[in-house]
Amino acid sequence: MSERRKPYPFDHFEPKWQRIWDERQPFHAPNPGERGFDPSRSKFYILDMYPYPSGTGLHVGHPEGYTATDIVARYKRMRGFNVLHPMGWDAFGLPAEQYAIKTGQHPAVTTRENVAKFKGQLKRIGFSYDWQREINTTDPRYFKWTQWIFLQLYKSWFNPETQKAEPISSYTGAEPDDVRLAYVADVPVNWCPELGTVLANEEVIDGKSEVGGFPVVRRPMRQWMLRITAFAERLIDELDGLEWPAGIKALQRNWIGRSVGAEVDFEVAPVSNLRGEADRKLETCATITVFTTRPDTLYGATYMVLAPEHPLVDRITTDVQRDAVRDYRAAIASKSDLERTDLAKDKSGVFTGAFAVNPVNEERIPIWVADYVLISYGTGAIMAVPAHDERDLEFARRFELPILDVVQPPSGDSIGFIGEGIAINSPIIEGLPTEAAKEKITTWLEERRVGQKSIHYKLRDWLFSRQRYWGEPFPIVWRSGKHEALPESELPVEPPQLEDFKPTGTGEPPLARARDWIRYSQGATRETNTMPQWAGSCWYYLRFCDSQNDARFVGEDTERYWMGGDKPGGVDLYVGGTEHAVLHLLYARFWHKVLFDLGYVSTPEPFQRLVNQGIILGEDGQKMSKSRGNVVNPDDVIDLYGADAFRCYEMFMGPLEQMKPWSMKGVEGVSRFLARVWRLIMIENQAGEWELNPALADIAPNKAQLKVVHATIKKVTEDIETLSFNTAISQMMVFVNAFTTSDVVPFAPMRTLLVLLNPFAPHLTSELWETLETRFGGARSAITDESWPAYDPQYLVEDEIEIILQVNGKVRDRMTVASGATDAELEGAALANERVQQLIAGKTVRKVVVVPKKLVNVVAN
RNA sequence: GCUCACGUGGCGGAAUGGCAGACGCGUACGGCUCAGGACCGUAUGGGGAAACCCGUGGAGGUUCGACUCCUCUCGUGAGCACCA
Repeated sequence: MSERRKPYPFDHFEPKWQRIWDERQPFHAPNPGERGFDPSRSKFYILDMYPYPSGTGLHVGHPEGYTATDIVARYKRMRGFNVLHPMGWDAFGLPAEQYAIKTGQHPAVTTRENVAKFKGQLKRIGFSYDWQREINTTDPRYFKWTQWIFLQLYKSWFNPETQKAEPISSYTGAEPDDVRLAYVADVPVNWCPELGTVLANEEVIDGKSEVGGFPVVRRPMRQWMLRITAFAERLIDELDGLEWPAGIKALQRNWIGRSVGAEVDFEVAPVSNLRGEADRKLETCATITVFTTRPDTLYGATYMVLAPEHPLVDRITTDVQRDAVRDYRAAIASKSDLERTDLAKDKSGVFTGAFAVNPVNEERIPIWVADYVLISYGTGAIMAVPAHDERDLEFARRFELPILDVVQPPSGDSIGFIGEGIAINSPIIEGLPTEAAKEKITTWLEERRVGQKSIHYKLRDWLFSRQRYWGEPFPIVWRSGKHEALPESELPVEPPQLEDFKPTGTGEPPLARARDWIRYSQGATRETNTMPQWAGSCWYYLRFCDSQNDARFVGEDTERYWMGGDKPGGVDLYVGGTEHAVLHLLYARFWHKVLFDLGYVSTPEPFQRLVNQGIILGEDGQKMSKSRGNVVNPDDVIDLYGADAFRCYEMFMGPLEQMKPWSMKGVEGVSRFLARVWRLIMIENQAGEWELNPALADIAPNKAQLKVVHATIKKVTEDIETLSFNTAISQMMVFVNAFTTSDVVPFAPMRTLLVLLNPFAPHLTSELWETLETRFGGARSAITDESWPAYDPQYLVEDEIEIILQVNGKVRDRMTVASGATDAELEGAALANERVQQLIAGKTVRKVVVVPKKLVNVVAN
């Protein structure tokens, strides 16, 4: 098979320009204080979600967002911004560790190889990253500061008065360990036996591990936690000012799950006279607090339910019911999360024998235990209002409990109505609409000290420790059963060398095998858990500002310049996939707020504008996967069509945020376009060599050409600002189509085209620019030093414009008029039009709508 | 079940409430070629010989005018999922 003929010699000039960029470093952004820094230039920080360097290399999905940001970065540089556009590696993680377990090769080695592969692939696409700022989360110079930030969390607490993180020294209570933002707790965790580690809630999907899909069970363990719940309210409220997709904001709000309602105290009734147990009485009386978002339905509470794990269950259960309750709890405990949360299953539960007293009417209502109430949400106990809650209704019908309606719907049946209506059968709030009823009864409860307004969140504290080798060790030692922070001078804490990276299987981390490493001093041993993979990505965007700084996690002035600014500040544009909507993006915001409160960063939010790129599907319209065999490798595409065609096709496919299928035919089409650009300027001679097109001439473009030039400047500029790259490319195609037919090609418009196209196809335009500069003289500067062109509106106005003629809203004809025609002239001309005359003959003209420069609509009947 | 997003030619897609289908792919015909899976040109939503009619998932509505705004409905995709 003979080698496919290249439509233009990209295989020659693409590597050439990549080499030049490596040598000359035109994309290095100087920091304040650094040589070449120009304080008059505004900053623009444009960030990609850095990849995990897996063994399989890039697929075409990665470069989609990367190409979009690269176009904006190159464009913004030409607009005179000091552009921060960095790249790095999120390199801690399970695959490298599991590969190490299989082969014995140290994860650091695997990581180094994978990073080299990824970097080579990214360079082949011609991205304009400032590689001097490259970071790697597994580099001790990097994770030293990850550990340092952890120490700041450890040494802080959330002051509810100020609603801020503060140094632990401002805490005046007895036990600082109870309030630290990083704390140790014995908690029921998501234990994955297969992976040998615990997982965060966010990493568990349908009772299985997100990575690998292995079963996950509940198990109590001592773990490090981060108090993200303290920031729940700010994490919700401060979403408002961010330019993020509404869907991502909604996902975060939903994940944080704010519910406003009331806590209500129910006294447990003494159990004398119950089923002949005349002598039996509770030694102490108990109070059960429930949380409800519908305090207005308090009169409809006909029973109460405790979660099986609720601590009061044992105390209130009567002797008669004791065996039944014990059996039920045992049965529940043996179930997996998956089985417990199966919505399809019937409701189950058991009566405790005890009764609670409803504070509004002194009614005694039975207390049940059922697994449809979760210990982890609210107070782990509910008042059941079967008339107005689906789940309670199902349970009440199953166990024949009373159902009392207390909300009158606007229409229809009140039983089973869960919306807002008018309170009925509720003396204190009778006749009030739901909102007013809630307020009044809450006040009533507060006055009698049996309840209060309350807000609950679904968000749980962040389980921050993992039983893995390939992660950041904690800068913590244990002495006499108590944890203490290592001094900052001892950072970084590097992981020990190990032969065996396997999980121990007992829940003890692999680091526990390193006997010497663990012994920190006489009487003190190191923490053996490691941090989760998210740790490094919680602050990497800050490190990019100052990646070589060994004295501070980021220099103060540098942070203020890149992350501050007069506008909202932070990262100006952040592009990545939706898969990080509630994980990385929530964790990073949390860390950032802590650092902000402690005075280390200048903005309360890290990412001002967020854009999600859509998934690229295989040619078959299916999700790309090895098993389907529809994976497209960028290297193969670049071999055939070149990096510029690859970049342009990725952008031409459709809107950035949309899911769309790959098409090799489409790449070919874009490649043809780039070849036409090449042949506008170059021509192949008899010997098959490319030389300057003799049709190129230093002549003035005609009026039509000028119009297309300026229309293209306008369109491409606006489209890059709105990230509508597909239509920007369309317009440049229109430009090229307008010039390919001309016998003489004016030189100036070609220069403009090359600049406009440069962010999209940097190699081709650099090469052609160099050729033109050589031939037509000038300063022989690189195209990357050019300024972005401005359009002149005077070339866009037309002397004559075409006006659409409509009769009753349907297009019937068109006419050409002088662009300065008045509305009255347009109306007159339209009514005089022959077609219009025909169509309105015998009818009465009711109205004539004139849209200046666009159309005239004659309404007649 | 709930929340969100999206439904436009054979395909990817384009359209500040104002000519639906830009641009590209594909297809057809022609040119150039020893040749073409290269390149150049022309055509290309459907129906119809034509006048013309019909067309943006479906049904209503607002409007002189709706792919665009509103209501309902169907379908596809994503996320959440007993959160009281």
